[in-house]
Amino acid sequence: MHIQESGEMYLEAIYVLSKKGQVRAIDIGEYLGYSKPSVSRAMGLLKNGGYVTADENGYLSLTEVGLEVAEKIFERHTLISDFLVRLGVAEAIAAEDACKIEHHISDESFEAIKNYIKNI
Amino acid sequence: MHIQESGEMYLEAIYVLSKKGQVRAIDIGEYLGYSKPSVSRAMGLLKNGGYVTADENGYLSLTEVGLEVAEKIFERHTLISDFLVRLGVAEAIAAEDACKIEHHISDESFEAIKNYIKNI
DNA sequence: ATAGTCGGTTAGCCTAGGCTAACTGCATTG
DNA sequence: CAATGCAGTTAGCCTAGGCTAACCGACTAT
Repeated sequence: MHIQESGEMYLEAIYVLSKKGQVRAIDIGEYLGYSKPSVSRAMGLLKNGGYVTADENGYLSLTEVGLEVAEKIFERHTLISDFLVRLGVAEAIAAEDACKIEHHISDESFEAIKNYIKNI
Repeated sequence: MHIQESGEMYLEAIYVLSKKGQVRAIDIGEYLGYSKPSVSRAMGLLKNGGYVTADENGYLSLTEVGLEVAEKIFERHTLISDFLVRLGVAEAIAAEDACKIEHHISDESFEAIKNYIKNI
């Protein structure tokens, strides 16, 4: 199973929400603005793909692989967002753009931006 | 009709190919790596939306609105690509990334990058 | 104990946007 | 003049990924 853009979003959401406590499917729906069934199906696919597990109470966790993906995307998100802010873009817009770009940028370009920021 | 990401790609393709002569649907398919029916349907939608016209021989042209969109996307493409190259990314990868990012970046972020490049 | 609420799932719909197969119409060519 | 080839279209399939409606099972509160 190859992870798609929407899968990355869900994993990132779980990752972010996990920092503040236990995560249920409904929390993800709320966070991303998606309906319950959409989240339910996505979780099914992600569990199936070995990215997510749920305990007997429905609390969700990332597997090692899932965590890897989530961290990668999250790092992209924060770095791209910071980068745009540094170029003068408003926080909210930078975050919004980062949210889309994070799924499309290559490792090479990401590393290049990372490097650029480091050398300022 | 609100133009989607794929619509932007088609318009950009017509724009680019127009510089080298007349453009037929089949040329677009070749250029983008899409099948004839995919292009045919897309052209139908774009004609319908007032972005594209075709003459009696099937040669395609952008309308004023279509040209506007195409120019905007093309400018994004070249600038983002150049920008990534400037950061040390290989040409081919920069072009590939630009191709995806160009459809997702906001005007604000784009202007910020444009500005950044100008002031080097 | 019965009723409501809440979280999750199932079924099924819709759009975007690819695809192949097959048809049409024109134009060239043996 | 028939056959071939090419461009475009039509019909219909498929996946991704949203959605609503409706149902289930567990807790809670009257």
